[in-house]
Amino acid sequence: MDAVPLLRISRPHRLSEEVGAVLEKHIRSGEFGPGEKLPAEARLAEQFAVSRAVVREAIARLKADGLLESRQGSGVYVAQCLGAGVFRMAAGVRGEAHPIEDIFELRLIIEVAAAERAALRRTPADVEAIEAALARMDEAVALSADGVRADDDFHCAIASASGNPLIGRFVAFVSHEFSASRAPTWSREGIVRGLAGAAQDEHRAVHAAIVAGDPAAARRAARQHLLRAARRLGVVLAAPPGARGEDMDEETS
Amino acid sequence: MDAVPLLRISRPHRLSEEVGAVLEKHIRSGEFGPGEKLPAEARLAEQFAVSRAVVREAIARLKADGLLESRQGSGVYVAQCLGAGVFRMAAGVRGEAHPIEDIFELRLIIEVAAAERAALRRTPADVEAIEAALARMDEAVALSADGVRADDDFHCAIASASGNPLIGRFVAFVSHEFSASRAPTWSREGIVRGLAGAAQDEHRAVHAAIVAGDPAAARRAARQHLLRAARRLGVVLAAPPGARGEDMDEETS
DNA sequence: TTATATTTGTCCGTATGTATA
DNA sequence: CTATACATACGGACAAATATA
Repeated sequence: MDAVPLLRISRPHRLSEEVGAVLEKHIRSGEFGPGEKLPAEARLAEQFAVSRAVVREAIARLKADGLLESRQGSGVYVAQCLGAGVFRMAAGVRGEAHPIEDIFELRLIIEVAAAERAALRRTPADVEAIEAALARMDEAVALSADGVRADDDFHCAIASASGNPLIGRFVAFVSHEFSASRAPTWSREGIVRGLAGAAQDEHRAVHAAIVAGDPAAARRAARQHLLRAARRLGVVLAAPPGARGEDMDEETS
Repeated sequence: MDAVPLLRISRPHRLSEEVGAVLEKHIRSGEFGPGEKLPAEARLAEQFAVSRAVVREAIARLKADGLLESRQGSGVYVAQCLGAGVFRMAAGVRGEAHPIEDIFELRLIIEVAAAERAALRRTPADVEAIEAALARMDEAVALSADGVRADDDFHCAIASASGNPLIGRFVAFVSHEFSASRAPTWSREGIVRGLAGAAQDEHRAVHAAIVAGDPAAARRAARQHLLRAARRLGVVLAAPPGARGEDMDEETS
């Protein structure tokens, strides 16, 4: 019976998010330069016509994003280096998403390198985790169940086996951004059409190379898996590097 | 005149940060599973012996980090995928920093690939930006001034020339985390000792390869620059991949 | 469908510790 | 040292959305 909530233009849902978005815009546009002091919370509150609690929550988010710093008794200041220490897929909170090709290329770069290093440094525990994910995907294929989660875990386990926690965490980060697009492979139709089975064959090749401790084979297997996964998804990678065999890295210094 | 506030949680500086750190620990340890509902704000407030505003600010930070979601009238819930969309160098706010070797290895992986793609896809504007940074570093060497910023910009310009905005933004992110450790090269002693000059020679090699459109040469030059930069900093990379020439990527399918 | 309780979102007022002039 | 400005923290209160009976 209430009137339609159309008139709340600047109020999608969260007031603090609105304030935060406006402040972020002002900061990124340089209106508030690095190191510069923001107006007092009370000032901002009356300027935005909201309470100080709302302003404080907006500031809390921007502090978490590394855009602001607050010093008690002094004020709130813009960070010298915006967003240091934080990397977001979508630049702004409401930023546009990156095209799937770009995400895929980044995955290719980092995961191929991760597989190579996993072949060199894997521990028995790493191999165990990789094989556990592999087994769960086998189950998923047999039962026509969802194997996206296990697929994610497989790639993350390999990255973790690289021995570099940063690589492990970054692959986990990128992998999740990608997992939605990986769903078709594990849909019932995907499994019936043999997409999941093909992916499993490629997974096994990567696993074998890592267990064998062959970094070159691990690179090839990981690369082939990702390229074929791209084809299964209909993703065309711009100017596939290495296509003409120029992906050699080192001439022994 | 009041009694000492000993019974509170440890109170180094920010109360909301303390609460946020404790909550984050509980979430990441799985004590609060994905999708699970947290106790009400009022409940948490009395449990931590703080006001609700403090709890709300802590929750605001965790929401910004993608660990929590709040629904008005319902409650606060743990995100299904923790930290989706956000990558931090230091996992928690109080998390330990990653060793310089790990950061360096990730840089090596991503920047070598970026240089290769820059050689394939660079635009005239990209080349302009790269050369501008190069010129500013020349100035810095001549004047014994600080060239860290220009050095940062050089690497970021190359990554941007890769044509993949994701790579550009990620290199900018990693590069900044690293720039502090790069300072010695551009200190007055570093310049006098010729460290900066050596780095410039390597920079020029990368630039030449990119301008020439030679991806393999770009890879080699970028790799050599980063490896030598590591040696200048005294960083030893564990099991340098490609040292035995096994970094080939593709056998043309 | 209606009514009620719960919970988050928002606002106000106040007190305290800190930094700065 | 004093005074002012400010962030931090506390408590109470109501509105709005949700969940439940």
